[in-house]
Amino acid sequence: MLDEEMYNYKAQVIKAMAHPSRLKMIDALSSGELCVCKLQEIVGSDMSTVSKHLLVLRNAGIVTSRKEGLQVYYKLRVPCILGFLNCIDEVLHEDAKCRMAVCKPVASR
Amino acid sequence: MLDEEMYNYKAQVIKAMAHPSRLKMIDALSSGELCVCKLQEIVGSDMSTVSKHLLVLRNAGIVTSRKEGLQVYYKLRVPCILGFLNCIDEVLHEDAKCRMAVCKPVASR
DNA sequence: AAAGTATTTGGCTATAATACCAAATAGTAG
DNA sequence: CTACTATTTGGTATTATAGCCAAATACTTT
Repeated sequence: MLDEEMYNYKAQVIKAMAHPSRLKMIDALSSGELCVCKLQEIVGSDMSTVSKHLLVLRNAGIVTSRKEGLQVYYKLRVPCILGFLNCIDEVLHEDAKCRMAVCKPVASR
Repeated sequence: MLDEEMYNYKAQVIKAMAHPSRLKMIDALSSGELCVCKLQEIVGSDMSTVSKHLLVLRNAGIVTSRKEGLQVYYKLRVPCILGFLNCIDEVLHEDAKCRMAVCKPVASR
């Protein structure tokens, strides 16, 4: 795989995670598979919106789905994603320390 | 911190990484700090574009910068980011296996 | 077959991200 | 102070993303 291409793929996977609702779903899925209806309950948006978020995650290779009767169940395909989220915690934590020392806040966009 | 708010912050940090050029810069910075001019050389876009990408990374708390003479040096603030990238490799790897078994490709957007 | 439920898809609008150019800023050297 | 270099900022056109509604699909139950 070309280097250039690899960065594009990786960015695509990461971008798929880069949304509060999708993160919330990933978190929820960390303890096992869930149906779309349950995920909707968790994130609280319109069903169609939730479905589109799930499509993004699936296209990125982060989740897989299976149908059972009327319901569709999604689950994480690559568990290491979760370890990553801990790292993000560390970024936020570093930032909290830094804010106390009067540095640049994370939200200063 | 509110749960809602936390997911927003995390998504912001992740979104900051979700771009091929920014990933490339993070990778380059894994072995130590670099000046903007060097980073531009690596990603190959316009200097102003590179500068704006670096601003995104800085605002997200992923890098810090220091000025030395005319040049500005950037470095990673939270090294665990790198471990995460290995996980993304795993996503791609899973996907490669899956493609051989005729599943959904990662790039099918 | 008809009605009902869970999910996906299409279409639209609003908002945000990206990339480039030109101009501004900050520091250095003559 | 002037010219020069590295970097940032402002402006703008283009493209991508998000969320909502309505309609379509897929299954189940009656």
